[in-house]
Amino acid sequence: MVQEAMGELRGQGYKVTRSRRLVMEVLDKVDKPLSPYDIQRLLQQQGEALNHVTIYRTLDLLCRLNLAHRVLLSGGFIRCALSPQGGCHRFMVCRGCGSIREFIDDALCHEESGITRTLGFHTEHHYSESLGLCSDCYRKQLEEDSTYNRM
Amino acid sequence: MVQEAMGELRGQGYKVTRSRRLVMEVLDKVDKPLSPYDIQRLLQQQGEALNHVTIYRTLDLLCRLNLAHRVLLSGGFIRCALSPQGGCHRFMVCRGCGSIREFIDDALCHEESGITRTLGFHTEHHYSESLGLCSDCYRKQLEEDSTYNRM
DNA sequence: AACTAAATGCAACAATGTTGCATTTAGTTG
DNA sequence: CAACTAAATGCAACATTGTTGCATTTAGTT
Repeated sequence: MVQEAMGELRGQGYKVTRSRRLVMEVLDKVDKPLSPYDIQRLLQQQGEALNHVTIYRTLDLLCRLNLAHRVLLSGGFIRCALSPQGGCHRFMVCRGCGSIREFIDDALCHEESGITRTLGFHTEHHYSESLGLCSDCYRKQLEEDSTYNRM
Repeated sequence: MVQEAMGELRGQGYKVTRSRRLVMEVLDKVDKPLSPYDIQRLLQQQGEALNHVTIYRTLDLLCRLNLAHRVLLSGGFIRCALSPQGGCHRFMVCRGCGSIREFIDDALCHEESGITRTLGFHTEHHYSESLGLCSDCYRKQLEEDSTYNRM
């Protein structure tokens, strides 16, 4: 994943640097959205110091090259999991553990674009977040419910 | 709109204050997402001073009561246009003029929930933004294209 | 009119994000 | 491999956004 990303950088004429590799490695390792300062803190813990300005600029670049996205509901960044169709991004955001998974669905995009078209809007791409519980957290919740809420 | 919102406040046991009315009036008047500080600046222009802390707290309250939402793509707040079905919010965000319109569509929500369910995710509500051009900006763009890009 | 919990303002602070410029470095060339 | 150069980074300084505790004010009530 990181290697591919570095290749993409080089291919687009950007330099492959320690900062960019480190930022990409963190995004790759952690499946939760991370703010620029989150990334800085994580790197610091593993003894790698990066200036926050560099992290901001690196994330800008990674987003421009579609190697990362900004996740809005929680305000952090995650790595780009799927090659997006027409710039559409859809995420499942677990309110239990904070994990994020991306998914795509062409039929859904067509349907949503169709609905907005009837409202006079010309959609170029979608951004959606489904907030709820991942399977693990859902199971945990069920167990808790059956343990404590019986009456 | 503002009157209803104030009634809702009173009904829920909250006081109807100058600050709350002013914030709601601004959100009602302006159809673009506004950050807390945007709201402060707009009020200042019409000679009404509000402390930013008050605005933050007022917006928190309005969001809790579903009288406003936070729009994520641009980071601002807008008034709540529709009584949301199961907490689902969908917006059309024009990249031309920055205007925002909310819409709801039950069928779409069912479809999206169904897709995520097959991925093991239990969706509680959706948040989506369709980025593109409103009809006005789309028309303007077409005109510009035919004027300048003919070759 | 007096009362009181709620709401506001203020001050101080914390966190996040931005800009200009000097220094360093990745990738290239000889 | 050494020298070169545009690109990338770090630093400092600043701007904006968001938060907290506490004194003061005010909306709604008695």
